[in-house]
Amino acid sequence: MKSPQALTLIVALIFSVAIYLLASSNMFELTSISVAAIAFVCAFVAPLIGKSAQNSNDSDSNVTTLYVGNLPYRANEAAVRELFSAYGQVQSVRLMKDKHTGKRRGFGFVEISASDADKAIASLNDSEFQQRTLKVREAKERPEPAAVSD
DNA sequence: GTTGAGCGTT
Repeated sequence: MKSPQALTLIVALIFSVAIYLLASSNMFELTSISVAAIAFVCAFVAPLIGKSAQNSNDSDSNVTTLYVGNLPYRANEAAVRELFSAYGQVQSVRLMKDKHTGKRRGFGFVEISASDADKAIASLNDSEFQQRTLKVREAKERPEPAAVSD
C-alpha cells in the first residue's frame, strides 16, 4: 500500500540526493549538505501544501456522511460505491470491519454530495441490494472538523 | 467457513 505522503517522501529523497551530487561538484562538503537539506524540505513540504489546498477546495465542500446498515457480508466497497454513485458523487466508501478478525461487520459509511445525499437516502433506504434490505440514514456522530485558527 | 442489530478510522 502506498500513501501519497510516502510517495512524496521518496521523491523528496531522490531529489535531495541529486541536488547534493550537483552541489558537491562545485562547493564544499558542508555547503552541499546544507543545500541538499533545504532542497529536501522544499520538495517534501511543497506538495503537501498543494494537496491541502485541493482537499479543502474539493473534498470539504458540501459532503454528507451517510450511514449504511444491513449490508450483505459479501458486498465490497466497489459495489456500494457504484450503487451510490448512481444518485450522486461519491467521495469515499468505508465498510467497517472487525479490528481483530478483519471481517466485515455489515455496515459502513458513504460520503456523498450534500445535495444528492437526500435523494440517495430516499432512494436507497429500505431498498434491495444483494438480496438484503439496506438501511441508509444520515450519519449520527463524527461531524466534519471545521478549520481551526490559533 | 459461521452471524444479522447496529453508527466509525486515517
